[in-house]
Amino acid sequence: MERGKLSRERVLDAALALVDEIGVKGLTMRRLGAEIGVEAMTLYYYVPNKEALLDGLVERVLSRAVAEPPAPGTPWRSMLREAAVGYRRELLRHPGVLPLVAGRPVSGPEALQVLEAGVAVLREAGFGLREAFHAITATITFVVGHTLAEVPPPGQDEPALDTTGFPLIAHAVAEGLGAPEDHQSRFDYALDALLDGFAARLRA
Amino acid sequence: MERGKLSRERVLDAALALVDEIGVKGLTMRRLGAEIGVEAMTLYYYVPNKEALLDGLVERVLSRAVAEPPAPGTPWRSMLREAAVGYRRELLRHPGVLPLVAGRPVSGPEALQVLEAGVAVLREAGFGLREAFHAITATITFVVGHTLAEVPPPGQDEPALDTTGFPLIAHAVAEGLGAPEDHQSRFDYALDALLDGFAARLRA
DNA sequence: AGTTCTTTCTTACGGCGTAAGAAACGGATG
DNA sequence: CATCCGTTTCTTACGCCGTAAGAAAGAACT
Repeated sequence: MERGKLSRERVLDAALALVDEIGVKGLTMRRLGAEIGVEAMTLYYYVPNKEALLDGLVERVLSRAVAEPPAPGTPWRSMLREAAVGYRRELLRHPGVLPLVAGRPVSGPEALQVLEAGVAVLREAGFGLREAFHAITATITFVVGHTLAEVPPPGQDEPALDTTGFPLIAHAVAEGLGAPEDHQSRFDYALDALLDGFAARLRA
Repeated sequence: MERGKLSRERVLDAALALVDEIGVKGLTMRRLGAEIGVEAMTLYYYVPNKEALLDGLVERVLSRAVAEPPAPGTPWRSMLREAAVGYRRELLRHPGVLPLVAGRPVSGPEALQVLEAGVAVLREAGFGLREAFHAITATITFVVGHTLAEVPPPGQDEPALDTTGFPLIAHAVAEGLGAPEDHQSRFDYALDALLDGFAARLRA
């Protein structure tokens, strides 16, 4: 590789592309180096170790989930909805990093800023402090859980399930359960249910 | 190791204990063998490969989540609630396997049987076929997502977060956000919200 | 030119999953 | 008793992995 063309950015770019293609399990320093055209050890000039590289991938994906911290006065419901939709959008854009997102607590300053602003919006809307945190956290964890079930991590396919003896399941599968638009509709169904539940708690 | 004392059961037992203690990342065939008092390759007499061993762990943990398939006539709401609570109970009992559960689609016959019975209960209660599946899947994925955020995988601790500049977060942390009973209350809050949302959709 | 700083590569170590087959053991059979 | 045989365990070895240590190559400045 010619000198000076590399940077942490380019390393993360290549790593993200590689993870999306072959999954986290297939990402090795040697393979990533080969993809970029460089020896494995060269990567350590830009990244202290592999763990930090994975952290960088998570941060990069999540940073695009929410455009910017919600402004005060935003309606709480659309705020939560948009956060959930954006989160899911980015996770689906990079399914390979999903296992990483699932295993890492979110604690970067950028995320905290969004959280703080979100809590402020909910407080304005009448939520208690505790309830505000619960609502936001529950929304995010719901999205993570849902998306985990939705996409098979790259590099492995879903096993076909044997529905003999289970007429309801067989019928549902025949009607398209598991198809992409089914995931969308399940997401909307459950997200709206969750938000309805928050609304009911707000009234009480 | 004296002969004949080993079995697939005992291997899985030891693996589960080891995973709970040091996490999935620390589980290696050599280490597991040492724990049992046997060479690594001996394990391959009871398990075709490591992946299958991990599958076995997941199956073992999840099989205890729901005592038995719900009987027809069970109230739908308490059925979903108990399934969620049981699922979370088992996941918390073995936090080490959480990353495995998160990454594996549930498709064993035992799980399908519970699912079939659950859908039947919801259909009786008036849910459409599609909505019944959505409600069950959403409940489970919610539990997985929630529990992922709740427990740090063994072998790593939560990083302390810097709350300077975020007064709401700082205040909430000071009031015990993140403490065990907070997780419980958030779980109850969000689960009931979700179930309320299902109920509202059932009425409509 | 020589010197210094930045960037890349070479080599090597210990640990991983596991393929292949040898070795030990226990019970049945003569 | 000796022999055989199926079951269970161990030995050895291969090709991967992350990465420590430091040599080498290139660019920039004096």
